Amino acid sequence: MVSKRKVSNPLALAVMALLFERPMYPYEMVTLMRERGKHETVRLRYSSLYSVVVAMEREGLIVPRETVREGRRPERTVYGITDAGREEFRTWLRELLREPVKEYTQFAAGLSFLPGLPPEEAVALLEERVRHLEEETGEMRSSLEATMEQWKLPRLFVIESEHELMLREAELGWVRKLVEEIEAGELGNLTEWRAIHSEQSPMSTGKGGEENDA
Amino acid sequence: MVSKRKVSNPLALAVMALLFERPMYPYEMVTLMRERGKHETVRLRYSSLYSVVVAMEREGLIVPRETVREGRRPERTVYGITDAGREEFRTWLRELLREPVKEYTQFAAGLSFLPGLPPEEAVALLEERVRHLEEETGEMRSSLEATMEQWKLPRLFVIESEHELMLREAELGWVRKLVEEIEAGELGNLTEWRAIHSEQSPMSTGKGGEENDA
DNA sequence: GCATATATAGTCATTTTCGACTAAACTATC
DNA sequence: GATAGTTTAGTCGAAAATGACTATATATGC
Repeated sequence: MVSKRKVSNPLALAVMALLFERPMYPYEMVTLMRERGKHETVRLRYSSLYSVVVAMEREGLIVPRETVREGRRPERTVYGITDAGREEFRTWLRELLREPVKEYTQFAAGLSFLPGLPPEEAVALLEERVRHLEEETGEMRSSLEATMEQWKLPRLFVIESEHELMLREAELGWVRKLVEEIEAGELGNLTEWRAIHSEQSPMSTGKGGEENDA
Repeated sequence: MVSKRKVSNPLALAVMALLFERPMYPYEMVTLMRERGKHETVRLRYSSLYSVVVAMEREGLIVPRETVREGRRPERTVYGITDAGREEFRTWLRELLREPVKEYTQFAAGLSFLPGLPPEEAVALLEERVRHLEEETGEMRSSLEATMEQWKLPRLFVIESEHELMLREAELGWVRKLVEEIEAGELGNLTEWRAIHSEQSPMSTGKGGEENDA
């Protein structure tokens, strides 16, 4: 039962979480999210934030408290959360934790068309990926440790980073194994795979009875 | 070097892969993608497909070959791939396989605000998630085996499903462990965590010197 | 032989998202 | 004290994505 949210951009969840603490204006939210590293898990663009805020006001999740102007700078609208907003925050959060949702990743899209490149090239590219992933996971691990050390944060407040790291490491192991399996011909006969690329169609499914018309 | 693609929706990659085989009209692409299970890895909506196709024609990746009309049904425009399209397909695919890209998932967003619920509730929700994931991975595994058996496909053509399954299983193991760690108080002191919810602000970072201003 | 459901083949208006831009204030430097 | 760079605080228009809708053809049950 994934109910349709009135404002579905996860940024809205972050906005509510922040306003739960105290009222603030949008730019301040950006600063806080960055400080706390939440922009690593919730896609944050200025332009999206401002439209999300407008939508949230329209839906009664937040409400403008005051508009202050300092000097000749643009006005800053300070927003507060409403009871509806607090309720929406909890409901949404529960749903996110309880129900796995299907996500579409770039890498999976790439894998879907793996036969579109000859096996030798696929292997070379995947080996490059392994190198990237090794570097990336190394950096993630040390930056995670550094952050926790610096701010004396309990794991509770950075658990999403551990999650991300785990996913990357799982991918790393899997890709390493994939490379070996390709080389061993365990994904499919390498000669057949290569043959796809000496013909016209690089994607026919092996069973392909498809002809080329005109 | 993730170059900006003129048409960035991964559906465009699928379109090129299909047109590599033979010219066809959009609705036919949908049918084929479904048959081959590619709609599980590339988000497929009719409306998106048609706008992607228009954009691809504009960018010279594909070209209309003919418009046929059968009976009083709407016209069907048959598209073919161009040389630029073939080149773009290979370049894009290489990039997808070579370079890991940052992805934002719903679950990670949820985890980011885990302190927003009391520990007992978090545990209950995550346990529900575990049950869902067990069911899901079970189904994925058997449907994968069924598909391969039915069509006699080599793994090469369904490797993206193995990838998805691996990610789900990694998540499953991680969430199981997370539940235990929460209960053991290893994410942070449970009394402090509970205390967040008897006060006003459910997200203060433990260090919180933030005051409530009227 | 008629009603109902499903498959075929899309269109369109609205919403969402983003990249590029603006513009004042403050900071450092020579 | 001129100027160059950064931070603060957003706006705006264009592109992308989607949900809802249309309309014919064919199959199915009774």
